[in-house]
Amino acid sequence: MPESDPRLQRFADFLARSGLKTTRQRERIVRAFFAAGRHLSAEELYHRIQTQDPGIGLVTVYRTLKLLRRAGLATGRQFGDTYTRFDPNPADWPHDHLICKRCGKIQEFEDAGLHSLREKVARRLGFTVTEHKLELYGFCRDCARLGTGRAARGRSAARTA
Amino acid sequence: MPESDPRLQRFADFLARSGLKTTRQRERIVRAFFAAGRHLSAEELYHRIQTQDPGIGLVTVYRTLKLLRRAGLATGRQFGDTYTRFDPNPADWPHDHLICKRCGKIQEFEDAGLHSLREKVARRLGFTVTEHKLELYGFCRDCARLGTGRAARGRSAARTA
DNA sequence: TCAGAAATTGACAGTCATTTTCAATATGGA
DNA sequence: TCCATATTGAAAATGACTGTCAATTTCTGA
Repeated sequence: MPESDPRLQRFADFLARSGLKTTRQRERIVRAFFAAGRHLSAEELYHRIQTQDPGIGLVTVYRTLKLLRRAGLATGRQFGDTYTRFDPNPADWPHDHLICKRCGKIQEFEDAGLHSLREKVARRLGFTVTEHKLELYGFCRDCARLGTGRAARGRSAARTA
Repeated sequence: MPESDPRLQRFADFLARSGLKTTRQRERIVRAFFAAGRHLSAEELYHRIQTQDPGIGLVTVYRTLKLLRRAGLATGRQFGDTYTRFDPNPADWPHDHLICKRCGKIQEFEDAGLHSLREKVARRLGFTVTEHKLELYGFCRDCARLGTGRAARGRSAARTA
């Protein structure tokens, strides 16, 4: 993990271009967000930052995440929980997600065949697709091996209907 | 549209089987829900019922929709809006959705090829899939014809990131 | 048909994630 | 450095939904 993540620069550029200001809080939040490398919720990110800089408020975390979305550096996603998780991938990388219902792991993937078939099916129905969302819920290799009979004790699992 | 929707009977059976009671409110709500034939939110369903029976409260609509889910006669879905829409299809029909960003139309479809390819891709990544969610956002035939240059003026469109 | 336990209802208050408001403060260009 | 303007944090507001509770309705079983 390089010290200077190019995304930090891209965010700085975005702020400058938009007439917004670079602040200590934004620096910290954005840095922590990219360093996490996972799909965090605003609250989770807030807690991580708290340990380093207790002065930063949850509200500012929400506001900065919104800026990251506008900058195309994050995407908000809802995986059946009640809150939004933020995906630190460039908004223009159209990938899909596998979510383990037991350990909560979120794995990203991209499959060209799946993508083109999807387009084809939509076109057949007269639809022009601009965005898509595919989430596959189930069990990752490790959790499947442990057996799925017992109720998951990780995060809230099996929230489907 | 036949007068006696078999789903009404299935719901009555569910209530009896669960030791629950058939009430005027539940009758009205369930009837209006199936009659709508669209993905309604609790609020939308509530408004429809208001015109016929102003005595029924929003809370009761929420509670009855929850019962419909338990009965396997409805599924809660979130299409990027802030609220839940209810899908009046049997819970065991695994279908996908096309959502028009301009007119808000939600079209359902099922494609076996897409389904099996999805399974295959997941399996290759070591994942055992139990549920999935695929939503394709874009423009339906009619709206695409009208041109997508202008901002949609239908319902809140383009809520993606 | 009637009684009465148990379920149901509607109004209202409570939750939970997120947003808005607003006075105090920090930033960055002139 | 000055200062208009953006930003912050705290608290209140929001919006969707759920819990509480007294009053009412339903469905037995006598």
